[in-house]
Amino acid sequence: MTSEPTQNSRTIEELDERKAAILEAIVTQYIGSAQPVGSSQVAASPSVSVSSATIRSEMVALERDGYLVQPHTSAGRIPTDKGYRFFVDHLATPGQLGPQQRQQVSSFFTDVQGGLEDVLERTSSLLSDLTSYAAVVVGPSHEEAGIRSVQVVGLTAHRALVVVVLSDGGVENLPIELGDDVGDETLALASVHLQRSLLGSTLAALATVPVSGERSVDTICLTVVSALSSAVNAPDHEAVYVGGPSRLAGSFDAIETVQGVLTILEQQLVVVSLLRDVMERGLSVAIGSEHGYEPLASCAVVVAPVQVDGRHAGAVGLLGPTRMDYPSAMAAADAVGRQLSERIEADRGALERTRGDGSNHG
Amino acid sequence: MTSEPTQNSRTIEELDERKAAILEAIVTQYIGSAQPVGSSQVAASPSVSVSSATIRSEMVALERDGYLVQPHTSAGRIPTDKGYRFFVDHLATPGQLGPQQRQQVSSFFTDVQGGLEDVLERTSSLLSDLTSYAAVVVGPSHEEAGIRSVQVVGLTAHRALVVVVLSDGGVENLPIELGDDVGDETLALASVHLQRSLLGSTLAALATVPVSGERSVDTICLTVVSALSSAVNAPDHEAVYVGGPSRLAGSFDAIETVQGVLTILEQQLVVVSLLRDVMERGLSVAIGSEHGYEPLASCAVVVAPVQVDGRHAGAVGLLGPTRMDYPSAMAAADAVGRQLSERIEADRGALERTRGDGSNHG
DNA sequence: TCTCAGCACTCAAGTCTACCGAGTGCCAAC
DNA sequence: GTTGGCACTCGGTAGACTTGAGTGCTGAGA
Repeated sequence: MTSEPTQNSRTIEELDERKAAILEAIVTQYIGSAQPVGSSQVAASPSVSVSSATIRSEMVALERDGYLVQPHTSAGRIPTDKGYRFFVDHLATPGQLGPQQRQQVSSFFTDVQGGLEDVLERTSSLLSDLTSYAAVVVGPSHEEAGIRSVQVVGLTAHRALVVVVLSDGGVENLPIELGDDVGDETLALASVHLQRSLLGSTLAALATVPVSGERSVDTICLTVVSALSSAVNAPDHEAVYVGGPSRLAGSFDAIETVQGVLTILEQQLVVVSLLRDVMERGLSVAIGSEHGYEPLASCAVVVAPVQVDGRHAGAVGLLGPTRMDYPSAMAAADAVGRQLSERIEADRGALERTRGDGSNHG
Repeated sequence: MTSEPTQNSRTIEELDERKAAILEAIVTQYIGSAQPVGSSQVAASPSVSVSSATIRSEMVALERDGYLVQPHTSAGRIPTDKGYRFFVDHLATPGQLGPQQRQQVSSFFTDVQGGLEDVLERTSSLLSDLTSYAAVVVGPSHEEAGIRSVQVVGLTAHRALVVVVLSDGGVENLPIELGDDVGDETLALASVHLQRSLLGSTLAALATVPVSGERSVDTICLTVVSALSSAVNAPDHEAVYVGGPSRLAGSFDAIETVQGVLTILEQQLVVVSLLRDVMERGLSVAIGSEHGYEPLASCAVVVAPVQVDGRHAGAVGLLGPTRMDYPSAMAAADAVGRQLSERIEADRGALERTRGDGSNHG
């Protein structure tokens, strides 16, 4: 009834219209109540207009085909991962943010201040607040951003800090060991030399630093370049911001599940690859065991890309139970990902228009 | 039997020797088993050599005085916050790290690399791994650290990033809005001017920046200084690193408790003030409701200071159930806090010896 | 052939009972 | 003051019973 003819023609490939309507009613009600849904509850749904007996026989077929399970005889049905998948792919209406949510997002992005890291951190909180699920934000890998500034600042006689400012507003800082006792003047010279050589190149493709003539300066430059490239290639280089992990405690009733999921979230590397895996498979939702991480078998992940100039520049994600509210979650992730993309893109775009690649700087 | 005479003379002020021994046995066993402890179990303890009947009558007194409670008749006793407090103050033996733990700590601090933020982050994981409790690390407030470098890097025509490197290895970066379209040359001039003026002063007491003569430079300097001071005075300025929050899930059986504690940990400001409150009262342990945070009523907090040159420079803490293993937790927090202090102190000490306050730089 | 009301059946969850056992408080004896 | 003995309390477990939600099946009607 509620489905348009065009949608029917798509869904009919796998399930006939009535089965799809029944599945939709079950998923929707189960998401809302967390209780197994019985045939009479489905019959009460306005989108289904057959008797509960007919629904029961359809449910038997849906269970046989793997869309539903019964926790036990004399209980209602629960969707399987496959059931959720069909719901997400064919049945869920696109989902819109409510007006006050939209307001919340837009005022967030107009008000938020601070460096890129701060913005990403707060974005994860925003996304979690919007949806009541745990949120994950993976920032743009700085490899693609242009280098705006390089500076070597002495900390002790043998240690210095390399500070690199990138065109996307990110800041990388990493300490280096200096072989000899190096004076501030030499460090300043090295900073200037590095700045001149590396400005405008990216961390991923560092320009070669020409020989300066001064031996101690060249030593420092070599150290800096190798430190930078190894830091960029380190596996845990990409920063992950987790928002609202406490929401997980409300999403599951088994405390072991909560602990398992929290443990996963502590491993930044795993989170990054999870999101990347999902996106590389062209999905925006991974349900239950669709991603290969067993501790997350009772979780669903909703991902939205962050894109800058059409290129992948990170992701925002939501982590909740498989019975999560997919339409809302997808809408929220989508909106936030889009706005975050715009925010980063606007900065970079303005940069490239007004400052070029920075090669006229020195 | 196991208590030395000197300890007895201290404990006798509140509880006689036998009561203290009984309380100690109950606390120790309850920490281990999480089950109410009965009189016969206490009688089995080697440090108590009276019959269970005698122990029972002592337990009645201990309960009357508020050291113990009984969950219900016909159950054993559980320590109250007051009971834990007496245990911590008078009974707990100082506690030593095991040899492999000590090894773990020292190899961590010799191996750890990265900027200050990275070190603090990883320290929180270390502390959590050592103890199986959630750990908290509050870094040195950068207010006291000397400024090693100030730089203004243009991002777009109207936005720039101020990057300040501090003598303790910390890096502050915050974006500023530029009123007019400012060229890179002006920003470079402003950087030099700021650097010359602010080097060696602290974020808390920013030196005044003299007028440079160039109007646009002065405008930028004013913006930078006001942005810096407002950022430093912002309430959420101090960074908190939480390690092993998933351990909380194993520490409590009620999922609501876990959620409440996790929610607290998400509020950096609350965590900072909690640790500060505890330390300002001269405590290293706050048990149950001793700190005023209701959601943490079933938690105990163990704190150890991070001190640089005898001054407070942050804290490390552990958060666990009130029935946590206080001796181990205190030993771990103490050791890690001490080593972290040394680490930061060594850097700064070397700095002050070899580079002075930096005023000869420019 | 599809639909559906009716019906017998299943089974989780709640209630009631009985029982066990850990642990207590009390008391009389030492 | 200490202790063994003893009656008592009460949470937890197990079993019997009831309830009710929900099912699968079947036969009649469209």
